[in-house]
Amino acid sequence: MAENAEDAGDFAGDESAQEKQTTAPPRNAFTELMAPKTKPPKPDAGKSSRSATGKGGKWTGALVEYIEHPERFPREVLRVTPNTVLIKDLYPKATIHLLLLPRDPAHYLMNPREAFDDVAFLSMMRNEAASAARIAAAELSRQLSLFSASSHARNEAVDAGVPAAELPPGRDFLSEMRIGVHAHPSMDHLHVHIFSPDMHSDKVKHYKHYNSFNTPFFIPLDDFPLAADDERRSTAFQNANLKRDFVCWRCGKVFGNKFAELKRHLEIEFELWKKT
Amino acid sequence: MAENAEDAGDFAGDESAQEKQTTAPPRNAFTELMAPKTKPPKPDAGKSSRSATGKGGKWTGALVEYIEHPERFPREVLRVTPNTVLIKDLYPKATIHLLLLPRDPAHYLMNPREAFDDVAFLSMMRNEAASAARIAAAELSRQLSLFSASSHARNEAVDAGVPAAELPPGRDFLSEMRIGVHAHPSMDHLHVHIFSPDMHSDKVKHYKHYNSFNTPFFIPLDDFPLAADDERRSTAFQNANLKRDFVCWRCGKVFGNKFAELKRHLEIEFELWKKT
DNA sequence: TATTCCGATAGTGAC
DNA sequence: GTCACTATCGGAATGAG
Repeated sequence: MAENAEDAGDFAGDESAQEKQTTAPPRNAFTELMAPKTKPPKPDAGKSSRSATGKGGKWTGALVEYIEHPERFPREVLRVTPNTVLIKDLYPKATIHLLLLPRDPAHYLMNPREAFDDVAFLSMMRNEAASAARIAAAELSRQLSLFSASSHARNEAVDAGVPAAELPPGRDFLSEMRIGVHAHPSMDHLHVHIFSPDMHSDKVKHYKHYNSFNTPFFIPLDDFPLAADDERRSTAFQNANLKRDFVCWRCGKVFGNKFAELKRHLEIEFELWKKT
Repeated sequence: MAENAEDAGDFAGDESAQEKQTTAPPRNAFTELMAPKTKPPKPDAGKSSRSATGKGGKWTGALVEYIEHPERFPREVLRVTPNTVLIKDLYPKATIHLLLLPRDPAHYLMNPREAFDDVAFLSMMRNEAASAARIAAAELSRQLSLFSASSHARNEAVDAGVPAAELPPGRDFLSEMRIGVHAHPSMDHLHVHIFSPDMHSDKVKHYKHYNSFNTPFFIPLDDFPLAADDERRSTAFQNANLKRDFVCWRCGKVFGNKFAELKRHLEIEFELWKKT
């Protein structure tokens, strides 16, 4: 994944703005849309993390810019706390796709497996990810609840003036949110994905985009710390996961290596999923 | 190769017209250009050669139409004799690319190796191919001699009114013509390729298009009959030939599997070759 | 397992 | 080794005053 943040969005007026610790003005949909388009950060623009991993191109270090200079990316950064920065993925692979970045240099270049052996760090990240998921769910609700059958009763009750305490529950978007990491990230800096499960995005262009989120290559944050013999530690296992036959996240249909067919199917599933 | 004939051309006024045995009117460049565009024959349009080889698609039998009904393809058929039909390849892989088809049903579905074990048949085909090559060379001369340095002296002498008997020799296009067959043709009916060596054609789109003419997969008619132990009889050898690294037909430069690079190089070589 | 561009490779359908 | 179309698969560059 690109793991950079850009693109216009409408995360506004929720807890993210309330908790932000930057000097940026209060955010709302209007200021979001009016804000100048920022470019993705140039990796190693400063002096930090040069050749952090030796993996080759400088692009692998691009996320550090959001960590060190969140104020430079007002359109992408949704929330800054003493421990983390929450951003929108520059190339979202689902309707909602956020990244949670720890700010501590002692952790942010570690592999997630090792980093999450530190239970205090893991606990902190789980708490921050839970907040991020609430932000994500609120935005997903804003985008989809009008299409949602399970929100329909609540919508009608709201329109009818039913008191809040008596409103029927709407669709539980929060429970659908997925939270976790890639087994072998290609971006240097530790990042937790928070995303809706739909994989409905024109940024899903390659088979790895799909399988990195829909096989055991994706490791839920709840699964850490991994047992010593967890097969997800195996590089061979994870390389094989990326090459697996595609399986629809929603209905389980298998598509072999027919990526184009999978994409067409995801369109259909998205429409059905929206309406649930 | 497609081995069908189509496309406008200017083979006219030479021996092909003189020897034609059809009822078509005399052909010249003007009537060629004015003639209605004919479509490639529909394979098995008649009742002949149905499932001739069992290889699958009917398209493999398309050449029989030219053999049985040459009069239906006035734009493609250059010459008809009692023994052969000469046509322009529908998808020429070089500046000049003709196909010579034997008319005898006792031979025309044979593999070239077996067919050319019949020395009388081989001798006939060599004679007919020699005539075809003269037609091809005449057309190539018509197209290229104005660009040719070795024809320049002759061109100037012609312009100066030098008698024909005293003209200096022009470029020997005939000696450059290539005559032979594919080791494993994909069209059912025996066909001899007569073509200029340049491989300069937008129909050269796939690596097999190039290597089928520029490796031992291409067997010169002069090499028949093949010795019993000739390696060109080996299927494994010929499959490997199609996958060989590309080698420039003119300068010998090797291009690995870089087909696009080869194509760009062929453009340059064509310009140099034209000027020789 | 960043994206993007280019290009090589593979499967199919053609009436 | 027919073509033409679609798609899959594979490597290389990627910034920039």
